[in-house]
Amino acid sequence: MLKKRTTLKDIAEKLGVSVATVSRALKNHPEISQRIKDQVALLVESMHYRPNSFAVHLKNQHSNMIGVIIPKIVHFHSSTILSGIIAKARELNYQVLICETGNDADSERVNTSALIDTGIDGLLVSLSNNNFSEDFFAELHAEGFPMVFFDKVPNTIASHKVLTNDFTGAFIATEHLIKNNYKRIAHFKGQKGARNTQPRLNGFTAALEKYQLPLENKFVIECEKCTEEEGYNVAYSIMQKEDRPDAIFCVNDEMAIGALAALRKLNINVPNEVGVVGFSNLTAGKYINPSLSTIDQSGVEIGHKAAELLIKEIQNKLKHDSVFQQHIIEPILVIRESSSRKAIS
Amino acid sequence: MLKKRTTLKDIAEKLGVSVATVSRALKNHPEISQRIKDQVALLVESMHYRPNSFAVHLKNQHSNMIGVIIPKIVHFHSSTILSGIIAKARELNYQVLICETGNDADSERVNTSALIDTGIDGLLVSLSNNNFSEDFFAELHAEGFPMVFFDKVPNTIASHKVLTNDFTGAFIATEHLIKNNYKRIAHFKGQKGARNTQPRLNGFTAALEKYQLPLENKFVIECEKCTEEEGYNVAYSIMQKEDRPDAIFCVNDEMAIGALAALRKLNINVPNEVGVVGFSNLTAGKYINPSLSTIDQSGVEIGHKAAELLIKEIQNKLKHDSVFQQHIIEPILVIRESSSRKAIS
DNA sequence: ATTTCTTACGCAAACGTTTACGCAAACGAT
DNA sequence: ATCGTTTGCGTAAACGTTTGCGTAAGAAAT
Repeated sequence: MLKKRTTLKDIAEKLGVSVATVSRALKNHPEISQRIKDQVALLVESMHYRPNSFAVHLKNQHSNMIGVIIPKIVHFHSSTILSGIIAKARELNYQVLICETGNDADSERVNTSALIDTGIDGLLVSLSNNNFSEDFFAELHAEGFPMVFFDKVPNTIASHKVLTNDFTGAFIATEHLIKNNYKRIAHFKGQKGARNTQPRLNGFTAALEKYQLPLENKFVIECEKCTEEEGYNVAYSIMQKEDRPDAIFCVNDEMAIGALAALRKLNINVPNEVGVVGFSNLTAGKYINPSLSTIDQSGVEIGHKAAELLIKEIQNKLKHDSVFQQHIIEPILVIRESSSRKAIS
Repeated sequence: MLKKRTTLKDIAEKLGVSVATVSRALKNHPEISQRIKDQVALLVESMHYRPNSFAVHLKNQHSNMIGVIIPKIVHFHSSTILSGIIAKARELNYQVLICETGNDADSERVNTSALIDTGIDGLLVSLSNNNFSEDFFAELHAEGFPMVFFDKVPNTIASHKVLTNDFTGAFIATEHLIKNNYKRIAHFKGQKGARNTQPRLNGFTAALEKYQLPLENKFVIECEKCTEEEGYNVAYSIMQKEDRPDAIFCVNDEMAIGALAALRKLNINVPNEVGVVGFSNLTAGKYINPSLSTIDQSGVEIGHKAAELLIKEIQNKLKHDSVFQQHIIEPILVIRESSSRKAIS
């Protein structure tokens, strides 16, 4: 049987003082004598007193817990962010409640409500790809509930946000290909609805523009599911055309990995004939052959920043209506074999 | 500003009845008239009443929250388990608090204490590889605190446990190699301290025994860090010896992937000359070339079972001292290219 | 000796629920 | 008219803290 926890009352009775005195002694209140403080300290130790957090929270009207809404945790990037969130939260003495929504708007709503019912002080949200729930979150946000969006952030809500700079990520990836003397670069573009499709496309075209390469429409291929399989198929098909590209910048690593498989199948040498760069630094990219150049998003940093921002907002609610912060984490280029053709220069 | 939440008192005042009546109306208590129940229901809706969980928990002495202690979430297997835990917990109306310990015993203790202080009803624990904290958890368990160990479980504590059958996993992996006519099978064994080293070794030897193949000591190689790099090095060295194996069963996928790289470097054909099987089904294994045969542990199932068991234990504490359940999840063989040599038969 | 100040503590309300118990009103039975 | 039942609701204590206010005892000032 679980013996019941000792309370302030237990200590007070043992010491022949009031509960209030014990409470104050614990907080090192100036109006309590050192003698009592010492005695309390001793009993706290020997009786293993731990404050009952529900009572404390009920009294103080906050819980030191924050919630996280995330579409899918079984992704390298997601779990890295989570890890960052948890670490920073612990550091600031907060606990983290996590809900996985599986890209389902209903689940987002239900889970968020459940989370709020348990009494979290604030919410960290990464949206699903559809935007059926943006209104829901917008309303919550408008009510003044402390929240920070991260990674997959809404366009329509003015709020704190932490995200990677998809534009520069795509830009440096493309620029890297250009500097390695690839000239006919294709882009396997993301899904229509996905939140990072457009900025990555923009970064891609901006890089072409900067180096005065033409943007060819047939080389920008809109994809449906952005899976490895689709990457394979798309690459397999485009590479058999007469007028084929000499490099591919993919919206994600899955497609890039699929593309590499297709190129292998077609006996096209990577990186000498064709270069490939992905996005998001999947673990697999390091292991495949040739290893995959990609863009790393530093999920840990996103997690840290997001948690830090949220907790700051919680701790001085005053500034909720003030300026919203946007933290843009700059991604970095990870150069591996798939794009390392010698530059001519 | 966050408007304060409506309480039972607010509703009671508006209705001119007592708080107790409102509380009972909400619980559909038989001694409350239908008229009041209806009125309460209406106000609950219009005033957006949500019970204050701290008050409820303070009163009821439980929180419907469980904690998870896990060494590292940024692993495919770990995050899959987490996902399973969270899903099952939500289904059973529990929230999940997660702490990551980074294989550090101190962190295990500190985080566990913090978790318990926040008032969780029970704990799901995956241990770090060292066993410096087993005593700590043993004590907690002895006090009757509801807990279930999963994945990395202690040897010295009699308790509920959910884990994969490492023995049969290793056995079927080895058997698969044998049936594909590999005869001189090496095993890249896990670290000395790691919890699954021994059972996997046992499964390996048992398979050899069953098919009456000799167990050669020089083919069982104890590894230090079990990284991709070490897999590469170990394979590179053993494969240049006169008396080399014709297959490798690795304690994990990282090493297997490293081994594949070494074999490629040495121009040894996989699977025709040498077969390779890993363990734990990393995502990368599907993408590399040749793709890696491996053992899949179904993390989701582990998570489901662990959460289910814990919550069952929480809900009828009576049976804490009764028989402890061990759920052994049977892993499955994932056959890919790295081991698919035609059987001679 | 009386007043004023400090020091050190207790009392009690409050946070929002839940629940054992009490009790008035209405009703039927005698 | 009296008594017992039922129906329907209120009172109050309890969960473990925190905190504004009050106050007794002693010290210091007059």
